[in-house]
Amino acid sequence: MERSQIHRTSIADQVAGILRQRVLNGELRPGTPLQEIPLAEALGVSRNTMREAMRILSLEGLLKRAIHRGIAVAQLSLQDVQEIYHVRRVLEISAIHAAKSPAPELLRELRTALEQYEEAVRAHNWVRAVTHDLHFHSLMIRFLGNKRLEAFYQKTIAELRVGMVLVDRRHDHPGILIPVHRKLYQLLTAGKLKECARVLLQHLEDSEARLSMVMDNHPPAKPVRVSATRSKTG
Amino acid sequence: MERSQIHRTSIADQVAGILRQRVLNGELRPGTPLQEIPLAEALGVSRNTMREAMRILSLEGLLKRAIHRGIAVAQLSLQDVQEIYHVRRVLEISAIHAAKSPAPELLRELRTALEQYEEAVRAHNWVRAVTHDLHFHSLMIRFLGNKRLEAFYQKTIAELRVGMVLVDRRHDHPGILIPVHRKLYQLLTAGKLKECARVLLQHLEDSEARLSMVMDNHPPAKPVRVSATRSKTG
DNA sequence: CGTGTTGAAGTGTTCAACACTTGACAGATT
DNA sequence: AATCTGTCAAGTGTTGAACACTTCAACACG
Repeated sequence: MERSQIHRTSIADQVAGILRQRVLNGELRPGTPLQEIPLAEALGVSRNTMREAMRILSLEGLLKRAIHRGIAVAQLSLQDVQEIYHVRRVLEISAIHAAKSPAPELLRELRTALEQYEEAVRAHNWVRAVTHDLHFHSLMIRFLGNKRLEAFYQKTIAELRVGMVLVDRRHDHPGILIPVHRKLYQLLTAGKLKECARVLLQHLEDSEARLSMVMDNHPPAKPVRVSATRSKTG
Repeated sequence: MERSQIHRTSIADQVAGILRQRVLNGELRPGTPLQEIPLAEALGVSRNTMREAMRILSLEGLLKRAIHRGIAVAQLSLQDVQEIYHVRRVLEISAIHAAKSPAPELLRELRTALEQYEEAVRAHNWVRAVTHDLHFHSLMIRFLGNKRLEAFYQKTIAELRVGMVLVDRRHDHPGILIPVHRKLYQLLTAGKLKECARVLLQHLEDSEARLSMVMDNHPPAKPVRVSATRSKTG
């Protein structure tokens, strides 16, 4: 094992990080049951440590735990999507209104995120595009200058992303969002906050509608049920 | 509460609940270090279970964990208070604006909370008063009809409450808040949301100022670290 | 007087075991 | 044949003990 870096984080936290990454990347898809012992062995940690990691992620909302029935990757319902976009509206609009005299560095970061987003879209890399799209919005939240609100927003966005990996694969035109984001950025730098908020609101509503529609066409794979599978060698 | 539902919660969750209660009641005061083994034995659970419970509470923000240094009840800084009141402003104001056609039952609950609050104030029971005060505000959040926002608000309020138990003891006139709360209720039922939001904003700012002031006079005790004995100087 | 050393205390992690739930199957029952 | 019921394996919940690692403070040493 490489110890070049000083590990100031516990193993449980690191394991949680690894699993979080896998869930957000879509490597572990919604509904996937996670068993403690196999996963612990796969990552070379003890069962207790794995349990701690899973506890972290289930408190974050990325995993759902049913007592004595196991843990599975969370699945978004349409109602969840509604709630999450509601959260986004409340926080992002507040953030825009708080951007009266934005920090120049933050604006630079926003511009960078915007460019990376556009680049990913041009490359038809939808996963990367989603990443930078959400990063753009996360940066806006920083206008609030409030760690708690930022953390909550991140957590909420992470839940949303779990749901989005389901529909990524060949979502037709994510490119249509480029003008909107660019406009948001322009209005922000111009200090036209009211109009910016208006555009943002419309953007969020469109985005929610699009996701809801796609989710309606892709009904959730399987119920949360985790059952023992007896593999027959066919 | 009804006991009709059977023990469907794990022991770790129950232990977390017990500790949460103790922290919120002020039984465990901010800065108090919590040791795993003694606490586990005191509650009759294993160390691992206690660790899971503590993990839950530290993710909720009620406990602070420093790796290899132990866990202690969280201590609010003035900046924390600022942040928390910022959160409250954002969420509560949003909630008021969402109360265009409030559910009658919710209004009833608000009225009940208001009355219990006033009663506690008249009885000079500050702890109970804080409880019902915060309950009143929590009920307002329900106008949003969003479980995630409610949960986040609850978590944030809990943090605030940890800080408030420090200053309770003889804070003399919490009674001055009665008219404000009553006014909020009246404006809500009358549908005068704009004015209600205005009054609420003022109320929150007053409340924050008062708490900040009191905290300035009651500097927090030393953090987790046990003060060294530096008895003799040359 | 500063600096390493030592040791105790406490957390982080692992391991092995047992209790309890759940879900599914086989046999009994109708 | 369909349904009920007892049994059983798998998996989670919980426990207890053990060991590794970090921190802190007292102590020995130059």
